[in-house]
Amino acid sequence: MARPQKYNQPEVLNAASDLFNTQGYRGTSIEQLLEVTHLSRSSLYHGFGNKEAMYLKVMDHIAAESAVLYKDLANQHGPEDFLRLFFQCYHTDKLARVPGKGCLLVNTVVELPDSEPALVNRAIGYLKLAEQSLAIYFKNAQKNGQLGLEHNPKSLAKFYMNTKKGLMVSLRHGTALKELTDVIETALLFIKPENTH
Amino acid sequence: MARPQKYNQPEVLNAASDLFNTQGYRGTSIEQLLEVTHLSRSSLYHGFGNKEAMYLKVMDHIAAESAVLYKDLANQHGPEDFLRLFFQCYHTDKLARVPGKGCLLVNTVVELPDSEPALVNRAIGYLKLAEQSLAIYFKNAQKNGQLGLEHNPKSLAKFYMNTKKGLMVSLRHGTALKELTDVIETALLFIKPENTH
DNA sequence: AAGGTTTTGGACTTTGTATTCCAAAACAAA
DNA sequence: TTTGTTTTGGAATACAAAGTCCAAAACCTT
Repeated sequence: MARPQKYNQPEVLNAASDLFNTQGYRGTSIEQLLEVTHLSRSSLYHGFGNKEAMYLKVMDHIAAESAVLYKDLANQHGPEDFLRLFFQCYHTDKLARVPGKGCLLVNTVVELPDSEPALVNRAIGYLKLAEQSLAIYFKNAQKNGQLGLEHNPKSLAKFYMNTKKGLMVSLRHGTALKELTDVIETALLFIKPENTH
Repeated sequence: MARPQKYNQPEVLNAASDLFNTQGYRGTSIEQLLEVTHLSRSSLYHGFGNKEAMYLKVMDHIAAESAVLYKDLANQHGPEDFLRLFFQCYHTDKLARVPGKGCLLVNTVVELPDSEPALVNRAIGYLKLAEQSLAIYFKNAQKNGQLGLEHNPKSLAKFYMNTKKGLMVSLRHGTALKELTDVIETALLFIKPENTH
């Protein structure tokens, strides 16, 4: 019909995601978003609504990206390696284009209190989804004989999601990767075949 | 010499702590601090400097309170009970006057990025201190025969501090206590005598 | 090439927030 | 009671940030 958009939506969302991830929702101004996205004020408000709506789109965007990576990992690895990669993806993979700043979902639920329920609820939803996916993975692993039947898949999923959240906090405040690896290896002792619970 | 202060410093710090804990540093305005502390603007700035300095004082205050509680727990309980109480104190004890809002230190390192180094560094310092205290506890527990010698006190301290951070995140986004307890019990399996690592 | 629709640039408005400042009030000491 | 010092109230300042709006530019369609 008419003039096409000059900008590329996924690129804009990536840039915005990095900035939000680094500085937080409240710590990021529209001015800064305009800088990193190379959008004009009008384009941003016309194309995304407002700051809150943009943040929602950013969360949807990274959740979709994460889901793809997650499925790859789940299909290609047994429990131990899968969890190791699941834990490490935030400081090794493309998931963290801005290394050392943790996970946008965890940052969101911690930074934003009840005054921003839409953002928090969206983040909580994705975190729950991740936990459910983990539980399903563990159930399948038990069927395949890769995981001992003494474990409870749901409890295990809760526990490892909790470990992940802790790692995201530690990562954000600058803990050395060596120490994170230590935590990861300790947590993985749980599901090693030689141990019984 | 002259007119004495009308307000009580610890009470003011408690009120400010609750508000910061609930809403975050950036989400809390001076106006709101004046309300909950019943201070006048002049008194706040005269007595505490500014918002940043007040937040530092609040962190020092709650760290001191936590240290007292921590020592009590450490002196009176063996590893399993001690850890259970250590984990639970944020939703059962007076440490959390505002229940369900997590831990101010964890909230601080997640909410505030590099733009507020003074606040973040103070929080990191206290978190490291807590980890060191845990490691010392575990070392002593090994001497007393309350903890198996197969464990590495430092690694165990890192792991359980990580678990604690994860719990503080989950707590903040409204996870049911029952689920938190599940995570705690899973994490405690590590140090139960019947299991070997 | 021309028309019509959408994007875009930039100025403007509004709101909220941290901080300063001065004078008046309160109180201890003499 | 008077003096001197400190706290306190409230107005004023300075600044940043979210969001609006209108006219001009871009470009697909015909």
